[in-house]
Amino acid sequence: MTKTAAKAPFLSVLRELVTCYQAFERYSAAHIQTLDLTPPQFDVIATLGNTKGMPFRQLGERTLITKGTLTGVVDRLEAKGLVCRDNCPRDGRSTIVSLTRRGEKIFDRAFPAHVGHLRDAFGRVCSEELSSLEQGLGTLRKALNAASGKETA
Amino acid sequence: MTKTAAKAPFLSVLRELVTCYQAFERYSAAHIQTLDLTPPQFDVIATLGNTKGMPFRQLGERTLITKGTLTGVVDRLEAKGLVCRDNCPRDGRSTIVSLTRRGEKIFDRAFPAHVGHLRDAFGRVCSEELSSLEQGLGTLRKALNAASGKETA
DNA sequence: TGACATCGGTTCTAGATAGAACTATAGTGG
DNA sequence: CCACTATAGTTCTATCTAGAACCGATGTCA
Repeated sequence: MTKTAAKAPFLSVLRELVTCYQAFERYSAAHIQTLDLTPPQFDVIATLGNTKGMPFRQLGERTLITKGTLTGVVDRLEAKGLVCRDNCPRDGRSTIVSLTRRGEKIFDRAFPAHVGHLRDAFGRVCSEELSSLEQGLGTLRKALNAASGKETA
Repeated sequence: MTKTAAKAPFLSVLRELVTCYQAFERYSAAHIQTLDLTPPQFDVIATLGNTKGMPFRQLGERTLITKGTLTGVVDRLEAKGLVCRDNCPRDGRSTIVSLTRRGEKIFDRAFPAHVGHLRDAFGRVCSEELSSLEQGLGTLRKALNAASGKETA
């Protein structure tokens, strides 16, 4: 009876969240590796695909990669010749990152393949369950943000 | 019409999975940092709490940290004087990791506090939704494992 | 126009991460 | 008892990670 903390019922949801996320990462990463890319590198390529490029800041917002990290990721993609940096004519502080021709070729080939790979897995779950899952995750995320806001504010 | 891949409906679930997981990590890490620990370090402490210690292998299985990484995490905890390594008398290859007295004190103080912190967030979601979420995550995880098994095997 | 705050990126630090190569011990089959 | 294989941890490499400090360019406000 004393171990109230040890048996909190939400701990099992939490563990499932972590293992499911890890399973997804592993599954996704396994395919991305076959392209000689890391997951963050693929994220950047996928985000830049079908655009004319965008500044670091926007790229970071979309990929959920913080700017300090993003510098290194873009460095390595640039070294591979898949993206390039250009000065923004409008703003001397800003750098536009865009796909090179080689980067676009990778994108055209890899992105649909990767979505197909994911479909192989997600397609096994019926769409009602997926949308219920999406909703549940959203609720939890909002609860987490609300709880952290309460402390910060 | 040609961009079939770009509009796959499951991509929104996927994004929600990632953002929810990140929100959880941020929320959890914010509290753990107040204890001068990192999330993996806390994981190890929490796993070793109320045990007599366990070999690396088992510790890695429970914390979902791979062995190469675990060596470094345990190194740092050892440097802080929170855990210790002991040779396993039964198996010369094996090392038993256990909490020091200081480690136990941290555990006794931090673990219930952390569970309470998590309850602040998870308690905002009704238990039916949590259990439905847990089930959905489990379904997806199994689908991911099944899909990856199909390719590996 | 000159002081000042802001903003975009880079650099630095400490730590985490997986995976592969390596070392030493243990167990197994002949 | 010896060769072989498997197992437990460590080490090494490359990358990612957040966050803080920094730097140059902008914009603002007086």
